[in-house]
Amino acid sequence: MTPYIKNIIKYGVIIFILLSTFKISELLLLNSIMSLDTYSFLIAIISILIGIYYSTKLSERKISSPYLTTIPIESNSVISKREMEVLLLLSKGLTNKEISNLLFISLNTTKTHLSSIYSKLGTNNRVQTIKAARESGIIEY
Amino acid sequence: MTPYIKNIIKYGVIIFILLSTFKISELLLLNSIMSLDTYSFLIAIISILIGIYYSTKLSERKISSPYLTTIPIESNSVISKREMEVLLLLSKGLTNKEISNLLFISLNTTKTHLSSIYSKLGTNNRVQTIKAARESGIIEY
DNA sequence: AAATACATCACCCAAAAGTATGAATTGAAG
DNA sequence: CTTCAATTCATACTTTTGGGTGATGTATTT
Repeated sequence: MTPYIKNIIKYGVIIFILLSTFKISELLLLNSIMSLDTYSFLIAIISILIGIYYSTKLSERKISSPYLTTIPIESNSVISKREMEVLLLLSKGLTNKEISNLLFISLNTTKTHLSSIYSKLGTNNRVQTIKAARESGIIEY
Repeated sequence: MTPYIKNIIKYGVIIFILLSTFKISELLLLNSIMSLDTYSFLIAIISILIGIYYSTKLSERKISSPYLTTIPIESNSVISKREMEVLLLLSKGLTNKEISNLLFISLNTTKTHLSSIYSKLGTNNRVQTIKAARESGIIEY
């Protein structure tokens, strides 16, 4: 099954569940099984969760931007945006765990990015990497 | 007025407005001026906005972190001759084993020197150490 | 529709780095 | 001669890092 079809089904199911929830709540409300307060509360909670979900989805790119403002990334750079963020934090002397926490990714992901950076710069430890990145102008001194 | 008081007032006003909106809507609903659908829609929209607002607030907080500040170092730190040699090789990106081989000392000795350097510069890993040493003029860039 | 790059995460394993403690030797300074 | 800092090394332990493989979801491009 293609990802496109998958998405349609996925969102279809989500919307169906949401609408069902709302309608069931409405029924319960109209039959006085549920109070208006409970009904409002339910809708509010669900809506807040939706708001949080979508804004985090949308702001995923924004979160990382501050680290990138200091140094403009060349479009033809072999280092990807995310890798550049990791690289910059690396050069500050942070541990992998600290980098992970700052970027809100798992330790494993940080390691994956680092491995990728290492292979791209032809290095095999962090100090060498920072040195190479500086000498090739990828990051500032 | 202190920012603390300001915040209390700010959030108080916001909560008041929100509660008022909800209660007015409820009144309009109960007097059949507003349909249940409109009522639900209103609550949903407001809640989604709240969700978006708070999640962006939270993601802003992620960005500003204490890790990005420069590391303060003691000015009265005295690096011995041998420690300096280790430090210089360290800054070239060599591993402890490589440093040990170059200086004809054991791995343990290199580690000891490094521990000493770390405590003198107030650091706890090699990248931080190189950074601190450069910023305090102990070694060149 | 398929290929590609990117970002994310997991698991495993091995090597390296870092921490703590103790100790022997040596050379310079008081 | 004693004291002290510097250098050397060891042992033991924990944490961090690095390497390799594979998987998933998403977005973009062809």
